[in-house]
Amino acid sequence: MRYTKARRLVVDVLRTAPGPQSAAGLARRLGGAIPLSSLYRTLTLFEETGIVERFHDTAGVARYELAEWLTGHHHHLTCKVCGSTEDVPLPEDLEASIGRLGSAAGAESGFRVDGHRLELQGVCRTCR
Amino acid sequence: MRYTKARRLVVDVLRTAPGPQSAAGLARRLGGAIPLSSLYRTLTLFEETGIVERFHDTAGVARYELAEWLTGHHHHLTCKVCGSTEDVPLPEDLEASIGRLGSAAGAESGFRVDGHRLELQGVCRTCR
DNA sequence: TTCCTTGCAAACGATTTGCATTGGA
DNA sequence: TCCAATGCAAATCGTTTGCAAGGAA
Repeated sequence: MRYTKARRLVVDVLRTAPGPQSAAGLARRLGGAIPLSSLYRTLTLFEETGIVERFHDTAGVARYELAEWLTGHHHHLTCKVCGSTEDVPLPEDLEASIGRLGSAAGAESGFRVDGHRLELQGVCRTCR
Repeated sequence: MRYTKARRLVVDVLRTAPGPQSAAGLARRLGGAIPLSSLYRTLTLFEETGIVERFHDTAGVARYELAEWLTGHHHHLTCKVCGSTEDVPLPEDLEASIGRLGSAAGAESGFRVDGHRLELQGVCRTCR
């Protein structure tokens, strides 16, 4: 895998973005320098390589952000009104509890649980 | 809003399903009795009315389940391999902690947090 | 009768892919 | 040079919508 100019740009934008971005959002932040198809290909590759993580927002569109081993473990605050998403850390002890009890709960269903994702839902400052 | 035969069927299937279902999955469980377009309209209406809740799975497809005031608060176990999703409850005290600390964390960002969604990620029994 | 609901087909929008071209090591 | 990476356009696929017909109150 080559570390090309386009890919460097994508990583840079992801590093400076305030939260997970959609492909269209990234394209905009890149000033249209990279066509959507290439962007998707890069993001898919990054995801497969473990460089970025993907999830889908309330509207169902994919959002990408740097993987947690690069940014640190965190969660998301999402606004029910405008759909914006922001990163937020949680206290260590709560994380530990979630991990411990989550694994236990999963075990009862025969699941081997090795991670979690918490979405805090609410209304952001500007939509309040 | 009329409680028609088709709508009753959808509710019945949602009640007996083991976890959140996609529109296509519901259509299959209904034996094709209801075309996708009608199904989507019903589900959208149900969501607006607060009867069902919607979220998007890893593949980005919408999944529906009865709202928590009908089923009780719970979370999801999702298999990274096959994508299946199963409902799972968590201990009351952990829920309380998440609620309390989540609200606090949100407040720092100016968010009014009034709910959360936890996804436990892992590998299910059959994919293990 | 009066609207709400349904079906079908067409429209949409996000994402993916085929293919020829470009560019990096 | 050689193969991965790119751009464009066309294809996919889940989901939505217009419109005419059917059904419940």
